[in-house]
Amino acid sequence: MGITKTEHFTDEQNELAILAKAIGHPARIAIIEYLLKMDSCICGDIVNVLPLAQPTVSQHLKELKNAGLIKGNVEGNSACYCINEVGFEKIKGFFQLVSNYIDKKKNHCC
Amino acid sequence: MGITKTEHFTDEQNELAILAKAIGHPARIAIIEYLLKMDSCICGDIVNVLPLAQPTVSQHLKELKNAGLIKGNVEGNSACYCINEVGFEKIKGFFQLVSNYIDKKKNHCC
DNA sequence: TATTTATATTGCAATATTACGATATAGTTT
DNA sequence: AAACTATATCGTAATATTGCAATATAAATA
Repeated sequence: MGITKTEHFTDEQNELAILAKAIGHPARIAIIEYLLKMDSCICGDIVNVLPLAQPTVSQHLKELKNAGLIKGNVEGNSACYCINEVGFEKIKGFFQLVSNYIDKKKNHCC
Repeated sequence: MGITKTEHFTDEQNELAILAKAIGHPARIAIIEYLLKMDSCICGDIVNVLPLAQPTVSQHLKELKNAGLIKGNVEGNSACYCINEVGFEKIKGFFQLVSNYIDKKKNHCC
């Protein structure tokens, strides 16, 4: 059906899934990495850095913004995007949980 | 087109994307959380825990396994799945990078 | 060996995602 | 104001994902 049964899962599970899904594309990974590397807002140049057409990049930026992973504002012919800590903080706890588990894991049954 | 242009991104970016994408579904989050909570292999009961039909659960388990996030073996009428550290370790570095950035971030321009 | 049990696989319908050309929008520059 | 620039949105085609009924598979049990 292609439709996820979100109503049967908890809000937290759905929220985590949305965040991870948003990260789950190489172009969006590249955008995030670029923001980290530049240590400043993206102001235009990201389109030239990515191997994708401008509308496609714009769409990926929108998805990252919707998920809460980046924030930014666009005014006329100039945009300004940067990392949104909120989204990343939310997903951080989940990986902390996994890390803790792995560190103390003893039973390697599989 | 629905097809990701993987060839234009680095292996690391593609690998990260595959891992994040695999995590990006509430059912698969639920499976991972269940494995963490039980602190042992899943041996059958996961199908009864999830609000999805058995073939759907089997499919999600397969995707997690392919991504390298869980490992397991199935023998006839009994299965045994558990967390695969390898996959989670790979994605850990990425979030470490983001965390470091957020911690020392000064310029809140957006 | 026939039945039961627990899992995977197949096939398919519904929906979502990816990508981009064409176009719209809104500042900036001449 | 007209042209330019950088971005978003629309529309659409190609492909991927989600979910499940039906079926296959393989071990366990009667």
